[in-house]
Amino acid sequence: MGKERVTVIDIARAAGVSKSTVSLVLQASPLVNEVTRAKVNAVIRELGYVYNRGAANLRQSNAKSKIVGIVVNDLTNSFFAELAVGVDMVVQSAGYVQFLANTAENPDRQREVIASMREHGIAGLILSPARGTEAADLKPLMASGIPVVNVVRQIAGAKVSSLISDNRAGIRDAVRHLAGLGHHRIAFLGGFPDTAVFAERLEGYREALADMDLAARNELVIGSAPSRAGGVAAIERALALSERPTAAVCFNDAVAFGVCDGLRAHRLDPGEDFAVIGFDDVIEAQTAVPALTTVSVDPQGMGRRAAQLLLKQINAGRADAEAIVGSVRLVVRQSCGAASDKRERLALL
Amino acid sequence: MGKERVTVIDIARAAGVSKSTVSLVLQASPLVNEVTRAKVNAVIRELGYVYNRGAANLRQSNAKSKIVGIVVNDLTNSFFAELAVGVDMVVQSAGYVQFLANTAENPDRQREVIASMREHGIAGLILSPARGTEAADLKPLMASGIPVVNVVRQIAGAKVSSLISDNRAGIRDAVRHLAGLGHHRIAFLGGFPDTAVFAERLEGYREALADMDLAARNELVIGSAPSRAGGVAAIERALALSERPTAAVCFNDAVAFGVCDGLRAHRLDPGEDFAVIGFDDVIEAQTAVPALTTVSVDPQGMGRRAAQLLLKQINAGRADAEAIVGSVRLVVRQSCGAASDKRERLALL
DNA sequence: TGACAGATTTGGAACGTTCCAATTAACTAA
DNA sequence: TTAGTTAATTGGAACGTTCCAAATCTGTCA
Repeated sequence: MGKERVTVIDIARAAGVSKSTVSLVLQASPLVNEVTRAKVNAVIRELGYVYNRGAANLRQSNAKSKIVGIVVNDLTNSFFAELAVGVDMVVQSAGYVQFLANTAENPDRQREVIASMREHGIAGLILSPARGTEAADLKPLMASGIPVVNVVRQIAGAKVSSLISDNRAGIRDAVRHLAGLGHHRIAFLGGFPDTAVFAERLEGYREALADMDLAARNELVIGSAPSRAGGVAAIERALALSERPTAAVCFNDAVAFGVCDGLRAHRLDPGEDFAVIGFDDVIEAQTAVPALTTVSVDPQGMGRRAAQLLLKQINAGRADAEAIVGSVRLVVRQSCGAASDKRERLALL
Repeated sequence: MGKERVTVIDIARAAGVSKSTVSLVLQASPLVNEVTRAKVNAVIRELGYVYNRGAANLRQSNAKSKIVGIVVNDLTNSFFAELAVGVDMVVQSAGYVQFLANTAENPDRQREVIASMREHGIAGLILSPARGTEAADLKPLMASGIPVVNVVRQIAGAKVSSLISDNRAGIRDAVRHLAGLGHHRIAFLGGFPDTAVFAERLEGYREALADMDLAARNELVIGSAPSRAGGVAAIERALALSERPTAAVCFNDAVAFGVCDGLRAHRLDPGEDFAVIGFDDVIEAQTAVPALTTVSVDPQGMGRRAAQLLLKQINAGRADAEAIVGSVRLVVRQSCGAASDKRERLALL
């Protein structure tokens, strides 16, 4: 099998032109004659030439590479998987290729992968930071002028662009909706209390309670890992309270699903005996039973927007930090017991 | 901000040594004197030097790069997300970095991303092929001596290593288990009938039925998209049969979850009124309610094994195609109604 | 002292591409 | 014919690294 690399010089020799001409053909330059171009292209196909982007990059070190990095903190969470898919869509169609790494919430690993990506010369980075990431971690990246777009989580003090969803408004709307349905004891379940996102959502929760003249009671705020298992644990604690809540807004959809699981284990019917609202609107939210009422964030869309923002910055040379807060909207389905929908559904059976 | 690239020559000048020495330091060569090494390292830190792997790769074009590609057909399916996480774990700790691309089952896109990865000089590729991938698509890759490991799906006629799970045995065991519980009408639900994986699983289904002296009835085999929504559709059709099945083995866990959803919509309690078994053992399988009985494949583990196999081949120069079929094991939980477990659980409440 | 060995260090050349300036070819206008 | 113009092509040099062979330095031994 062909072991030696076929280079542009081999092509040139075989086609009877100079390497410069071959290079021009590769760049689809209008300078080269049609017949020459055809001949060169034929030889390229024939010899099975593959372009060496590394060498090209080296020469045009002023220009940027066609690689973007994406680093997420938990790829097993489908929210981030969707996010990555969204990013992939737009970078791929812009002719870029994506380095993806998963940090599993480990800041050390995050440092490593970012360093590795730098060595490979990424043109930009989309980052969903691991818990405990500090502004200092991004300093060297910023200094070398590589655009960074932060998603989902913000890093205090870092001068990078960010794209986060409107956490406060999302939870606020959810709580108002529940209050509107007549609930007085509404819990806030799940999430790590030491994160900025948690703080923002909790703020929305408190704000809505105040708006609706409901008492904010601390025992109704129950943190947990932001996962399905965490949701089970949280609802367990909530149901053990002397005065049980009748509804809950959850930190995210994974927690909400866990809460539904936990309710069933107690012979409670989510949506019927207890209202549940999630956050994120992951794909499963609409097909689950009961379909999950949730704050829609559209992770794929977010990925696409992040990628677009990043590409814009890459093309613009150096762009100044831009903070976009993505609007968010409550999608009412069955899990909050917003009756009409459910009754219709039952009537159908 | 520092715009110009800091090169090994800059380091050399600042440290008062030659670029060759700096290079040796970078490679942690034992040839260089301790005090020189320290000085050089200090300067490297001070000037914020970042290694240019592209240039290095170019020079040692005999050696391979430190990039592996991973191409999956559906990253939104958590099975593949987990797989990618598994791959990432081992390649990261081997000092590699992973290019990840999602083809969304589109063979054209798959061709593009593979071409792009080649241009970037990947050392190897892990591929979960899009539906309709042909052996010819991999020909050029193979010809250039880049190791490829196929996962999940096999490609007829391609001489590449593959790592697939024992589809036949998995479903066979599942069906036997159901038959052992006294079920006579067992359905096979979900999956695209034109895929090799489907064929293998169906074979296991038929084999088990024959073993247990049960009739194989065609109307009990119902294909669908291998997704949660597909599962809902499939169980819908199954319940419309004049003679309903009482149990189902599903193409994968996503389908199984959909089947549970569909059952609930009909006021049937999965695990109680109808037995359901999945395939894959995705993370949610154990925390779902009812916990899903499923054929365990451990996607992360599979990713790790695939990555190890690939790295082995990369290091070995060129390895010959190896076909590993991963063993598989039935994990009995609640959704198949294998009583004991469930009764205990109820007693606890 | 001179020769030799081992430990360090070093100047090119090379990797595969792009870019620049310069060359050649083919016409056109005067 | 000749100069001028446009179109097409081309030979280096350069990008940032590694590798090789050769050079330098130190110390030791006869």
